[in-house]
Amino acid sequence: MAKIRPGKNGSKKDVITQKAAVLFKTKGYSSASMRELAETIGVEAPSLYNHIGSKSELLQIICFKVADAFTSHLDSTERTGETVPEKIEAIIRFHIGMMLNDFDEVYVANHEWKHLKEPYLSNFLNQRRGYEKRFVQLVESGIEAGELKKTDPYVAVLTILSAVRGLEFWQHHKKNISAATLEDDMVNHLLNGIAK
Amino acid sequence: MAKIRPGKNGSKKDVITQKAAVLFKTKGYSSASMRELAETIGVEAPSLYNHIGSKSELLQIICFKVADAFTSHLDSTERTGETVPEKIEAIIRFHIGMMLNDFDEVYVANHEWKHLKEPYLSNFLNQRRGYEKRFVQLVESGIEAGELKKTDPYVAVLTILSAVRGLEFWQHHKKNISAATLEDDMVNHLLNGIAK
DNA sequence: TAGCAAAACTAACACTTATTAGTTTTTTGG
DNA sequence: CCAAAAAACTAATAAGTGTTAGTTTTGCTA
Repeated sequence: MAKIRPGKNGSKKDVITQKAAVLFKTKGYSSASMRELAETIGVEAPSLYNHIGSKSELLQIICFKVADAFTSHLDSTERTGETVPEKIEAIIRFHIGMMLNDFDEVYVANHEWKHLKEPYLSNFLNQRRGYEKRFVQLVESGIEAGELKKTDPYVAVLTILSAVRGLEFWQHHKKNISAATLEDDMVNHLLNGIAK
Repeated sequence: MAKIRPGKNGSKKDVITQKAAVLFKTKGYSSASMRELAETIGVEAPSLYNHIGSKSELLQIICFKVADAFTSHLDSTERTGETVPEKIEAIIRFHIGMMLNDFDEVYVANHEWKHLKEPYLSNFLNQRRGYEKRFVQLVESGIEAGELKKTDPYVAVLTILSAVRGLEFWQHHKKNISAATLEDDMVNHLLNGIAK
């Protein structure tokens, strides 16, 4: 009866995907059922299959949308003439922005990717490893140029990526901290530390 | 036929719980089946119920074992006469140590807690919120004492906890980075930054 | 307004799930 | 070595899973 109404910008498939992201985030991919997803849309489960191929396709779309966004941002950052610390700052700010604006998708990509099916699982992991590797190379070049302290570049990248990824549990503190404060203080912490 | 053999230190229930942690980590709580858990132990699924109450009890045990370990470490850290930066360093090192030594359990506690049933879910979240709150207070006192830079204490705690939590994906780089390097560099990064 | 395509519906299938009941085997202790 | 307790087994249940088939309704366009 109820018809899937496409948002002003987006097909019906996009609407389903977005609702799926919220549901996968809340319940986890495995615990989220197609019947439940259909219910949040106001439709019976089999009707979804007029628009999508399978449940796991929804996960693929979400994960690769996020992965592609980060990859293409890194592409353009690498091409700027900024110093390494400036580039790192830009990357951190982009991660934080993604976390704040596309929280559902980013959360799902970070937490539910293991339920991707082959060959998507391998593709996703390769893409992520490639991203990390390029980030490590960026840090290495900054150390060589004397713009960064001598430290293990892997650990530095690990620390930065982990810190921004953890923003998911900032959602609970939204009332206490503004997005601007969060972004500035975290950038500062990760670049300059907190010890006096 | 095959009997559950208790490890030298631990009941049969402990053996099951430990294997469950590995399985929950690998497949996720919802995707992990009792049949599969039983198989890794070498027994039929219903036999497990001679030792445990339910699948979700296993998750409870794992999550609260981890939560209690962190809480009680914070208890003792608060009572030392160290400076605030020293206390923070101790906390970071404890987190890293837990990640390296009890990886399976910590991973599950961090990723699968949402599948806890009430009232355990609320208890767990309350315990975690309490931990964060006490950590924030510690940072606040360090700022007041002039031992830390003036920064938002929530953001600082968020950054530190997120960074150490992300150590889960260091497992893939084990060959490249020693545990000692990792620990020292991360502590240094989080306290002093990487920018020159 | 007739007809066609899109998209909804109901019914069903083939599986998997955690868990219980009832029974048999194994281990333990006197 | 025998009895009691512990722990394994098989069989079964009730609920829930993603998905397909077949049919009916809806909505656009000619």
